[in-house]
Amino acid sequence: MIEKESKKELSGFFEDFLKKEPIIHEKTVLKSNYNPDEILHRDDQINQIAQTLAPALRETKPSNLFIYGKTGTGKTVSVKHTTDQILKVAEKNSNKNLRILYINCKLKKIADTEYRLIAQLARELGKDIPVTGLPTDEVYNIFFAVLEKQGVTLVLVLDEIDQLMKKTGDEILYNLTRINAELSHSQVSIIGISNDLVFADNLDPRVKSSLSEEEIIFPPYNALQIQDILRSRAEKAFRKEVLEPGVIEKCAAYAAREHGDARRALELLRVSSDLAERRGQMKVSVSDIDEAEEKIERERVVDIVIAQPKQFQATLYSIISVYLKNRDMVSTGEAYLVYKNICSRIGLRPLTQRRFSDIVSELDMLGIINARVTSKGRYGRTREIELAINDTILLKIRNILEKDLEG
DNA sequence: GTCAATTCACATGAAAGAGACCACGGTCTAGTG
DNA sequence: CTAGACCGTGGTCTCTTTCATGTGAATTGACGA
Repeated sequence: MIEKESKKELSGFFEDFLKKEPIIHEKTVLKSNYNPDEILHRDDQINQIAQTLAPALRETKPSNLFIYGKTGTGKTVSVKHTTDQILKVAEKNSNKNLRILYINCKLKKIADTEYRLIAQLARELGKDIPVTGLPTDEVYNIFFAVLEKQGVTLVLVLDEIDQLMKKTGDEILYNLTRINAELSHSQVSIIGISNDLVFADNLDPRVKSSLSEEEIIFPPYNALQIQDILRSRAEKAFRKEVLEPGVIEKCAAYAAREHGDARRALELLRVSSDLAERRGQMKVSVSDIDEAEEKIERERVVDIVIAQPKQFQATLYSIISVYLKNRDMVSTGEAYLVYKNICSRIGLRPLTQRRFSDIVSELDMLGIINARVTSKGRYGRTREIELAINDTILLKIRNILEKDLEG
């Protein structure tokens, strides 16, 4: 009976699906890796990048460039856009000696350590380097040799460079900035892109001065600018009149609230139109956006949590347990006690408190919890841990963890 | 009441170990002509 | 004779432990008004 019902519904569903015209007709436009032809509200920055890079066309070394700006302010897009253009021009004038390497330092297993970064660079230049097994300076030598042999002007774009520095220190940058002294046929200049505005302050002053010969700051977009961006993308992505009035404004407002993150705005728009389409609506309404936001957040957290190693999950689980019990700030000590219990229950070797403490701050960085150190005077010093996720998601996470840990 | 010393409960740093990977070169083995 | 299997060595990377040191303010206790 029930089955019959659902079968009928299912075929009906497919029929309806076919009859309907899709809301979205060009989905990729809304994806974050889409490369638009024109970049709005970034003319100044693009011009600056272009001016800095232009000497490369005459085979003189461009100044090193440092770009700051929060996520979703168009840094990567602008740089890619500019470098694409300059490459085109170089090609047209048959200048074969300009090479641009774009590397995202955050990518695990590719460029998140000194060895891997240099190895990756050498690989991009066409030299095969083993994933591991060679001494780091050997890799440097190989890289130098290739570079010297090819005799090129190399522009190295290091995206999310702050991540790399945080993990490995600034030695790489020091070595890279010094490269030119050792090369006679090639030259290298570096474009560093960082989300972290104060990042350069912790850098070795020598590195800092040579790296930031030029600096560009990408300010956050304001709500109006985000609206413009959304509109231009929406025009390509949707059929006419699909978006109810106010939708774009609301997406923009949400994103502007989060330090003007255009990427986020686009994601909101994409997910809410997805939801609307799946539900068979003909239009995207304002209320879809709220739902989209909830969905994005939920998926983000769930994805992060299930990708964590066991120890992290156990840590998080213990924090959640304590939090749900007394609905208050959790201290490291409390959580650690519970954690040890959980470990013995599920047969996991408990880590030391030292490590536990590190895991807590790593969870903090992932944005699942908020932890800040406070001193309670006579009663010591600890992290006060709060969950950074709302209760519905929290319970869901707890269930997932419970299953994962028992299993 | 004031002020410096004390004290708590961890935070934070540094160094080093364990174990997983991996490349490389040398040696051994089995298959081939 | 040679290709491939099989070591041992030396390297990186990640996660972790051990040992040491740091730290911010409530509390304490001495001191002087």
